[in-house]
Amino acid sequence: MLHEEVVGRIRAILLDGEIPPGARIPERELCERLQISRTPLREALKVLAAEGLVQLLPHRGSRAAKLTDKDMRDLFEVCQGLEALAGELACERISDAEIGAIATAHDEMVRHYRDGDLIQYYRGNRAIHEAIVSAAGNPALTGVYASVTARIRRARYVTPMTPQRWALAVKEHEAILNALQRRDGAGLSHILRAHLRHKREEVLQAGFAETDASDLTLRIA
Amino acid sequence: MLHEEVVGRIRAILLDGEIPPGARIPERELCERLQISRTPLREALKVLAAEGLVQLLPHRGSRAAKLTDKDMRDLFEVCQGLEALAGELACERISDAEIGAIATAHDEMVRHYRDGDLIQYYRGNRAIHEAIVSAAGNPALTGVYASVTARIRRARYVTPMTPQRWALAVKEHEAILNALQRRDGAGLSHILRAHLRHKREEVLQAGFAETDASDLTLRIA
DNA sequence: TTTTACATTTTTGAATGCAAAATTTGCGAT
DNA sequence: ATCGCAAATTTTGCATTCAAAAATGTAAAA
Repeated sequence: MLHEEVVGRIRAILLDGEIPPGARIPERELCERLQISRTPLREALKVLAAEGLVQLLPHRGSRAAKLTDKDMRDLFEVCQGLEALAGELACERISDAEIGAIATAHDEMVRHYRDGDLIQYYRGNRAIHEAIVSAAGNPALTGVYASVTARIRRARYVTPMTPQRWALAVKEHEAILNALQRRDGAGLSHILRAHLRHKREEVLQAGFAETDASDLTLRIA
Repeated sequence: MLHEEVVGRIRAILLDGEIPPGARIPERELCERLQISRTPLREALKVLAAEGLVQLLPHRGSRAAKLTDKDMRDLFEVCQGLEALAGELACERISDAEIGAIATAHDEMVRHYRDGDLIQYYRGNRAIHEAIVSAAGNPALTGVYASVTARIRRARYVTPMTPQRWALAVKEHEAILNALQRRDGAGLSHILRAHLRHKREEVLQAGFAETDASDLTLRIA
């Protein structure tokens, strides 16, 4: 299925920041690069627009969605609510095996933290949150969560992190794992809300919305 | 913008149940009816597929999404989480004017309840929940909520309602309005979760997934 | 020199055409 | 009469083409 493939590839291009937020998406160029015609490309762009990753301007083409400060805050709030819900549901349904897998991922993430490897830490962090959402056993929730996090992802990866905040995040993750193991839904929901709130503060403090991806890649490096 | 228009019209057709869940969507026919070619129609179908209203089967065309029992339960859970989040946020941000508007809508809804007008009652009910979401002042949340509720909508409107449940729902709504007026975020969140849980039980009890829209219209009438 | 009007080019949006896949139809064998 | 298989038709997916709108460039006038 060409169309699905195309959506995935363009999404990856956008999430990698290869086309920075606010930049025009050159149809012609992408067609050549992906070796497809404009029809499936345009279909893919409309799907991505529905997902919120692309802005469509009438007769003026499409742009990589540029999120304002407020947009980021809003998305984080939704993300927070979804993760809290996922945590509660997960506590009711999660299996011992799933808890074990999350514990393993947690240990790995802590290892990356000790190594000071921020990129790998973020990867592990994301894996844990996705595992919790997955453990909720609710595909509709998983889908909505994926859509919301996709829009935030770039910002989340590039926020500069102070040692204090990083240490706090790790501590919170320990509490999250603990609540999961105790299957304490209400407690987990509470922790997840606090966790997200702290993450949100990071992002806003970084003033992400004023920058664009070209800066961000530099910041990562 | 032809494409936007088309998405809206097909969405309306699907939400009206004119094309029942699980039924094939005849491209050719819709093209003639909307007086457009296949290109914009197919773009619209892909957008609706991304929204979850349409299922795309490779080389087999598109169908109006048919939700299983589990799908419905899942969507209700997400809806519940989103409304709870919206309630909490609304309590922080809602203006007196907005509370007044919701109170008015509430009174109107209660009037329809007293008249035994289920259809109008549902309409008012939906307006209140949408107003709360709107009062959260979070467009991202509003968008996600709209997408999720669109998928549930048909089921929500057609569930048979016992007098007991109906009375309970009205009581809960009074508690909701009360918590809003007190700006009691935690309390509102709690009530909304209970409210949704009750609604969910109705839907599941009705065994919606086993029916299709042609039955449902009869049930309404 | 700057500005505005106009022509050219580019790009977008939609229609049509074409090849591949699936469904339906018809025919023959059991 | 029914089942199986193959040809024909329909339908899907993508490429190409065409028309309209916007961007660009140029030239003339102030």
